[in-house]
Amino acid sequence: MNILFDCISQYYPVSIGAWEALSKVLTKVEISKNSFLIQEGTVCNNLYFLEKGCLRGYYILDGKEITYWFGFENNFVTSFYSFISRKPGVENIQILEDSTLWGIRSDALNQLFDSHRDLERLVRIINEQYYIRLEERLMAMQFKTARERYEQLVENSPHILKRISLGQIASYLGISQETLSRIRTQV
Amino acid sequence: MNILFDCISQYYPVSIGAWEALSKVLTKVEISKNSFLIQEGTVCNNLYFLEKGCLRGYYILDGKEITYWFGFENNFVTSFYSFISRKPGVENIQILEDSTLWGIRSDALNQLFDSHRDLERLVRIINEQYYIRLEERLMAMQFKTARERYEQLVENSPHILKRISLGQIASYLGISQETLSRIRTQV
DNA sequence: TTATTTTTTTGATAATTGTCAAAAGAAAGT
DNA sequence: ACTTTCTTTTGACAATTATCAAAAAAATAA
Repeated sequence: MNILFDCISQYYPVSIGAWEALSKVLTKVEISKNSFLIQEGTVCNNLYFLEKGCLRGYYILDGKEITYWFGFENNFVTSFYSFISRKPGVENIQILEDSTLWGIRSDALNQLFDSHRDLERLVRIINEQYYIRLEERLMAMQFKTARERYEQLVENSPHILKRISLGQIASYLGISQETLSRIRTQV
Repeated sequence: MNILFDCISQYYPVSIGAWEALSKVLTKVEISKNSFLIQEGTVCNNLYFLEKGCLRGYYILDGKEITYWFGFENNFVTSFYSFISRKPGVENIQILEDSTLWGIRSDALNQLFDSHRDLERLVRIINEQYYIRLEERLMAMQFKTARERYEQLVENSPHILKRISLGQIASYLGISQETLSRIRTQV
């Protein structure tokens, strides 16, 4: 749990009182490889912090799994659309390595926003940082070739290459597994 | 300005006091076609609300303009990365039709967050909604063909087709203008 | 270890999309 | 109306990437 504290402190230094209130409503989740944290068609009631392990988010398009996200240590995890809109989502979040997470329920978080304004500020700031990252990914996706997208991944996110299988990386980059395999050998 | 009030009320109903404080620090910006609201290499100090008109955001990649965003009535506008990080951005925001905006400076907004917590909540909620939209675009970009992306645009954002030139729409969809022209005739 | 399953690579081919160049069409200015 | 400029379309061709099928390699389980 201290890991979470250190992590959020980098975004915004919340008060001791706020942290204590937050700690009280956190639930530890230990979950093993290949199981699911979130499944499509359900409302996602929790926001998670990934303390240890590795996850992937994917959805199904034309019968194929499209990986749109990977989660690693110190990442926040949820089916964002579903968590915010309180409607069923289309995303699955699968555990790729045995993982430890801390979860908070949507209603508990909203109550904390009322009682501790620095927690609401924290979440606003985290949201903003995540928005920027998403924007960067969209820009890369919009007009770069498969090779450029792969090279950018090698440059910016080498940890992904070490822990994720080729097929899932290919999907994440929006290319076929065969193409990615060929790109790798030709570099 | 009432238009802005109506717009934000749909996200979160702020108190009268908060609205009054916000109103005081808003600046009206009237800006004419083909000029620039934001230019690359500069720090973007303002968040804008677009009351009337139409804008596009683009950046330069390999000497080409890549349009990544269009703004219409009731949209919030800024160079998000720059506004949040307080560093120079890579984006240009160009006026496509004579426009009326309301601007607020970054420092003024942060002061308002301290004095009016419902404004911070409002912004948190707006950010979340914008995040969801961005996520949807990324998903479309990741694994749909050019034709599918175009058809999705026709379905979801027909107003874009009416007000934006073909070349800029093609760029927004991540395809060449010639390809988009061919797709249109073959539908 | 051996067997089984999963992942990655390779080959052949087809489909999609980009690029360059030029023509046609539409819009804006005089 | 007539230029001039900007936008869109069309053609020919090249490059990129996907798809299908099978082989090779690696990981996992028995």
